Amino acid sequence: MLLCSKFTRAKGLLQATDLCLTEGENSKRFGQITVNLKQLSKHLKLSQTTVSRALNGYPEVSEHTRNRILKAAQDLNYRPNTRAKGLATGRALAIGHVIPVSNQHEMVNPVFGDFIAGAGDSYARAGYDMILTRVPDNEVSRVYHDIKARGNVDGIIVHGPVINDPRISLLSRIGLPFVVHGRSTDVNQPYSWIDVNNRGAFERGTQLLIELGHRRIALLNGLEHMDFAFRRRTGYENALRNNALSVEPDLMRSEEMTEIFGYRSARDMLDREDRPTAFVCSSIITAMGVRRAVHEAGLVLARDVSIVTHDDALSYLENGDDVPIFTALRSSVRSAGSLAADMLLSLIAAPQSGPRTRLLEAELIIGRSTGPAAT
Amino acid sequence: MLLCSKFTRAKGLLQATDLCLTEGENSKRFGQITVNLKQLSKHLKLSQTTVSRALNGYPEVSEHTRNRILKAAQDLNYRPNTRAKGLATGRALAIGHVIPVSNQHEMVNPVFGDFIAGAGDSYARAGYDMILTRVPDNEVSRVYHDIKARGNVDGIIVHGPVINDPRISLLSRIGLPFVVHGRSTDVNQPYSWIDVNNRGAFERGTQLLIELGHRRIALLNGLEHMDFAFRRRTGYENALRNNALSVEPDLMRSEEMTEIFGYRSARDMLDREDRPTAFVCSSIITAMGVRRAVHEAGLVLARDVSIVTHDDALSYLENGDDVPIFTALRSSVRSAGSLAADMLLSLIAAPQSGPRTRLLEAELIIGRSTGPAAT
DNA sequence: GAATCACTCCAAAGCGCTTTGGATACGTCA
DNA sequence: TGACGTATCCAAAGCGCTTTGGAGTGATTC
Repeated sequence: MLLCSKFTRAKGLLQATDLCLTEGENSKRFGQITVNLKQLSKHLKLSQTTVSRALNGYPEVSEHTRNRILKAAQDLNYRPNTRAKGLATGRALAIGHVIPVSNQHEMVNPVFGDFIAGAGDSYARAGYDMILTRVPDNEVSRVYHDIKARGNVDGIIVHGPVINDPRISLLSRIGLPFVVHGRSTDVNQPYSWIDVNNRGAFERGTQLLIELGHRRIALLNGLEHMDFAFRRRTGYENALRNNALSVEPDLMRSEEMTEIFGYRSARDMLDREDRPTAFVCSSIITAMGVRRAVHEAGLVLARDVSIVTHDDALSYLENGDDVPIFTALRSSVRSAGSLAADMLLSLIAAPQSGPRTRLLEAELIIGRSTGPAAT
Repeated sequence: MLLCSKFTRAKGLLQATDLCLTEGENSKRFGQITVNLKQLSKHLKLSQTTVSRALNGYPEVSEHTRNRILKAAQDLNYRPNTRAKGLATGRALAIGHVIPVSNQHEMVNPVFGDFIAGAGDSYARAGYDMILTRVPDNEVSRVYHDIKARGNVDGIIVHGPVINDPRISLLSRIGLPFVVHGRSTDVNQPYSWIDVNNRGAFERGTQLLIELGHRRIALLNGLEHMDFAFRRRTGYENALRNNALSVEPDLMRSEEMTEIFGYRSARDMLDREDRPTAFVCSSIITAMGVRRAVHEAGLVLARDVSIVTHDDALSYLENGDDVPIFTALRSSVRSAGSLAADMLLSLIAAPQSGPRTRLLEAELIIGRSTGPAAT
C-alpha cells in the first residue's frame, strides 16, 4: 500500500496529480489519477452524503457549500464511478444495441453505422453509454435474457425486425424497455417503434415510373423476411395493381442489398428479350450496381433505363450534390437513429407512459436517373 | 414491497417464474425474472461465498456441490450482475471504442462498421462488452479522462490516428490499456498498434500502373492529416520517384473518401488537356465515383483509364465476385478489427508484457479496371 | 420559554458481487 | 491419543456510490 501523509498542501489548490491514494486497489491498478467520493468528501471535510447531494442537484444543501463542492470536484477532476452509481441507483445509464447476425450471410450493413451514429449522439447528450452486441440470430433470445439479468443496460434498440418478430413479445415479457427500428407485421401487441413509411414510399416511387410511361418495372429488394422489405414490395405491387399492371415474379428479386446484387440482377434482366425499362431498388448501393450493368450493356441511364432507389442518406454514399444522381426516396437513417434513441430515453424516464410510435415519410427526390419510357 | 412466503415448492425444481423477489428494488423495477447470488445461495442453503466460488471455478469446493450449484444456477437462470461484479473485481469487462467526430465534416465512415463488427465478434467470444462513444475530436482528451475515472471500460481502441496523435501519449499517461488501429508517424514512444502496410501497398499499386505504361497517374486520397492517408501518399510518391516520374500536385487530391469526391475529381481531371490515364484511389467508394465520371466522359475503363484502389473488403461493397471489378489492394478491415480486439484483450490480461504491434500486408488483386496505357 | 420550523448536514444501510481470514469436520500419522 | 493436514464451507468486509432516517442549529412563533 502507498503510505503518505494526508493532503500536504493545506492552502492552495490541491492538484489532481498531487493526490495520494491510500485506499482502493482499483484506483491504483493502473496508477490512475482518480479521486472517489470518499476522498473528495474527506478533502472537503464534509460527509459523502452532502457531497453526493450537492453533485446531483438535490435541494438540501446550501448554495455556498454546493459551490465549494462543485469547485473541488472540478479541480480534483472527480467523476463518479459508473458501476458504483449504477449499482446504487439500479440504472445502468447505458443502452444496448443488439445486432442480429445471420450465420447464413453475415454482412455488415452500412446502414447500421449511420443509425448508430445518430443514436450515439443522442446518448452522448443524455450522458448515456451505448453498448453494442452482435449476436447470431438464433441466440438473440438468450442474449436478451442475459442482458436483462446482467443488468448493464436500461433499454434496448431492436434492429432489423422481421415479419412477426418474436423479439417483441419476448422483450415485453422480460420487461426491458425497447424501441424497434422498423415495425413487425403480424405482431398485434402494442410496442414502441420508429419507421419510415416504406410501403408508401415504394408505392410513390413505382407510381412515378408508371406515370413516366414505364410498364416493365423491376424490383430489386432486400431480403423479404425483413419487415421493411416486405412492406416495400407491398408498396411496389400496390402501385402496379392500381394501374392495372401485372405483378411479374421474374421482375422481382430479393437479396442482401449489395452492389453486386444490383449488377447481376440488372445484367440478367437487361439481357432478356422483354427487358425492363425501369428498376426500383431498395438501396443506393444496389442502384449503383444496376447503373454499372446499364453502362456495360451500352445503355444510357434515364433514356433507356430508369432507376428509382431508396436512399438512406449515408454520408459516404451521398446521392450527388445539387442535382441528385438517382431519383430517390430519401430518409436519413441517421436522424432515425437519433429519434429512436430519444424515444427510448423518454420511455425509460416514464415507463408507464405507454408505447410511442413515429412514422417518418421519405422524401421523393427527382434526380438524373429517371426519364420517360422509350416508346 | 412484495410480500410472499419463501420458496413454496420445497421439493421439485424451483422455476424461475415462481421466484418471489422479496428484496431488491432493481429486480422488481420492470417485474423481471431474475435471481441474484443471495437468492440462489439461500435456495441452495449454501453461503454466497461457496456459490460464487463454485461458479467462478475456484478449487475449494467439492465437485458434488459444484455440480449442484451449476445445475441450480442454470435452472434459475442466474446471471451475475455485471455492475456488481465489476465493482467487486475492479474490472469492467468492457472495451471502449472512442470515435472522434470532426465537427467540420462529420461523416460516418462505413469502415467503422466492419471494424466494429470484427472487434465485436472477438469481444463476444471473450465475454466482453463493447461500448461505443462518438466524440467531437477536440474533446477526445477530456473524454479519455472521463472514461478512465468513470471506470466503465478496461481498455480502449483508438480509431483514426493522425500524424503525431496526442491521444497516444495521453492514454499512456492516464494508464488505460489501448491498441491503435493504424499508426501515428512522429510518435516516438512505444505503443500497441495494428495496421496495414499502406505505404507499401500504394507503392506497389502505383508501380503496377507505371509498369503498364501509365505516366500521368492521379491520386485520390483520404484526408492527409490522417496517418493512413499520409502513408499512402508517401507510397505513391515513392513509386513515382523510383521511376523518375515527377510528382504533380494537380494530380493529387485529398478529401473525405466519398463517391462524389471521386466523381468530381475525375470529371475535372479528365476534362483537362493532359488528362491522367490512371487513378489510384483510397477507397472503393471513391473508385466508384471515378468510374462514373469515366463513363460519363464517354471513356472506357481499363482501355482509356485505369483505376487501382484500396479495398477494405466491406461486405456490401464487395469488389465483384470471381473476377474483381477493380484492381485493388485488399485488406479486410473486419479481420483487422478482430485482431485489434484480441490484441487489446491479451494486453489487458498481461499488462506488463509490453506493447504489441502487427503489420498486415494488403493483397494485390488484378481486376478489370486496369490495362496498358493507350500509346 | 417552549414549541415549531426550515435549513444543513451526517451516519449508516444497502446495491450484488468477490475475497479475506477463519471455522469445522474428517482423516492420517506418529 | 493428540497433532496436523486437507477438504469444505462460511461470516463479514469491502468495491464506490445513493438514500433513508434522523440530528443539530438558529430563527420564528405562540
